[in-house]
Amino acid sequence: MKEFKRITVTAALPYANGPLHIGHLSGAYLPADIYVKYQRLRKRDIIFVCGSDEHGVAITIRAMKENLSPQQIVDKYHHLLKDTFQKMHIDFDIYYRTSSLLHHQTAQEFFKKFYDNHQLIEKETYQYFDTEKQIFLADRYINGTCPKCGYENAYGDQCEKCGTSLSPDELIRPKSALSNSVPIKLPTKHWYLPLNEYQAKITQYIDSHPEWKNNVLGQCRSWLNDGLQPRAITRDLDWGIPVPLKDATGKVLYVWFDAPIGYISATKALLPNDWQKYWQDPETKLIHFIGKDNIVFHCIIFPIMLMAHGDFILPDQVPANEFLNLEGNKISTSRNWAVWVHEYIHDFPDKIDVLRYVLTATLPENKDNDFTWKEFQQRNDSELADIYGNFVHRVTTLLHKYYDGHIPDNIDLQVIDIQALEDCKKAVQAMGNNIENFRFRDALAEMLKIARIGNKYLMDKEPWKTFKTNELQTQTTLYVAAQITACLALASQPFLPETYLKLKQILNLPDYDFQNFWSSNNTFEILPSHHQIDKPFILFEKIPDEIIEQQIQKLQQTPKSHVMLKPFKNNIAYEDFDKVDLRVGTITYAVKVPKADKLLQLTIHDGIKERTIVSGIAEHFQPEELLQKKVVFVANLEPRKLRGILSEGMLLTAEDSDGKLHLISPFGEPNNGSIVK
RNA sequence: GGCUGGGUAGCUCAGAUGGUUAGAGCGUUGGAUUCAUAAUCCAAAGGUCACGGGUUCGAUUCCCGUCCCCGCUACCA
Repeated sequence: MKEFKRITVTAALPYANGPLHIGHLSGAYLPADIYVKYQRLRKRDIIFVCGSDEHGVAITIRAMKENLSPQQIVDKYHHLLKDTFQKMHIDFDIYYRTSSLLHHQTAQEFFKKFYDNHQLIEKETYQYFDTEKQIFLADRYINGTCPKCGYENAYGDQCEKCGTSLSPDELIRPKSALSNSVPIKLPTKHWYLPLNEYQAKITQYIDSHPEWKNNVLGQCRSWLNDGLQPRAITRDLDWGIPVPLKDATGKVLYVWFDAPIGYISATKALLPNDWQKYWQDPETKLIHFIGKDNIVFHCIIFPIMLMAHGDFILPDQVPANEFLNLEGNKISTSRNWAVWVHEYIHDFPDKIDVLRYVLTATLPENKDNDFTWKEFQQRNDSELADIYGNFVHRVTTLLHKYYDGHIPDNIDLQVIDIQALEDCKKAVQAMGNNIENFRFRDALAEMLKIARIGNKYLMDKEPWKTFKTNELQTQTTLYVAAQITACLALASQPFLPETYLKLKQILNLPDYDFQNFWSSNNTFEILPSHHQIDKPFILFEKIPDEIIEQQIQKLQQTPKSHVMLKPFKNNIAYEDFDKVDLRVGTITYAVKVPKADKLLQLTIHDGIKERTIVSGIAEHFQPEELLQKKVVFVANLEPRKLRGILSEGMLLTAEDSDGKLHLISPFGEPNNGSIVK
């Protein structure tokens, strides 16, 4: 394996439109932090950069919702995120932000370099502009007549009827899907990064990393097999980084383009004079910690940007985790199904390490994993309190009881004593190997194993018995037990930073540099004979059932009390409402639409005849259970083809806060065709 | 529907480039022990390794097909 001089570690930039939840921690930040803490202890030259991702449409939408400016939104969440990371002891060397001037300059330099070297495709197109909404329309938001088959409701990018790929320009009689107004054509210029030109190089690059995780390689190959396409790197928007060209007012860099450059900007801010060697020296190892949703950006698109630029090294590892579920369901911000980290910190201010421990023990390294409060309690109680905390407590108590808190002599070392120390050493080494190979769960298990070794050792040697019969052996036993405890303390540093500090106090650990603890093969002596330790105290309290119950209840109640209801729409005239013809009908036939997950094709008797309605409810209802059900539908909606089937109307449904759909049906038995108003 | 990844003990997960008795932790049961936060230690029970075919002397591991779960994507008037 290649030896590197230094390491650059990035963790995915969190999006500054909401707080952090435990899924974020377990996806990227916690494993990254453990890795970095470990490497720092090994005295490796390493930097750890991150920051808030503050651009993009979602920010502007959030701003409108909260009635604040985009800048106010990102300020608010940037500080919350930064504070949360700090309290969880995720120790970035810098936590930066993409709204900073330096980042704007860095991203613009990237663009400018591509532009000046003619690496971008420049397309001035006349794009449709909705004068009513004052916005350029994405292809999808333009409807019109298909030039091939004459179908009247083709989209700007594709005709659903004949399946042809289209561009909006080909449409006859286009109209805006947002306002139904006729859009006018305005010239707009955009720049594209021709990803396709790098297909061969990026394929070669991916192939040169067979050591990457399966999920990462799979996603990449899937993308490469489909063939890469040029990708627009600019947008018409007013929140973002201005395109650094004269004739580009009102244009910003697309957020996917600027965000990963944020890693570089952050490094520049951290090391203004020295940043290059962390990004441009081939002897630097670049590692991106991310969640599985970010794979292609970090393995294909960003590397292409770096390749295209030419001065940069490429990522050497991209350890992407799968997702963490919560109590059996997906974590969802919109449904508020999440454990918010800042709330956890508020509820459990002295249990930061417990969350770090439990999340590390259940990292979704190879497949999705589930976080439950019960497991949280159980791991705290039986692993941290019983195995880890209690071991430390019994050793320190024995030392005080028998030797007034002094480490005794070790003049009677037997095979069993040496073996225990050797086993600890092995565990430490295995821990290091696992961390180097991004296996953090296994690494954590090795750490706990040290406490297990200690517990077993005490049981085997029974110093409470030998104290009365064999003074020399008791001394040796407690000497060895003290070393094991100190070993456990040092090994805990990457995982449990607060616990380490507590142990440091209890054991009165000197400010000695323990670097050789990680590397040497010798049996170690951390606490010399006659060393004085401090009084012990409880490291991990058990968590009572009530506390766990409270958290579970809080979780189950919040979706109902905290649902973000959409604001009500503006008032409309009665005449406008009256235009909608709502009727009662009976479902007489229902079948799944082939090759579509969400669509059901329904036949509805509307009182006069039968009509076909295609509805996106397949995930919520079985076709059979709908038969003979009375429903309410919109009878005068412009017919439209969906998946090649003409849909004449629309079923009314109510979507609850869980995203579940409920059909609207009449109370009573009105006959088909009855008017609903 | 297309494309990744996954489906291994009650639970959470490892693992095998195909080969004698498939592993860990938790949980359960039995025993030992008392220095310690009723903590600890030992032992046992528990698995047709999703299902059906194929290749092979031999497959849970490779190939094909089917079913199920997460994600991306298309379709949700």
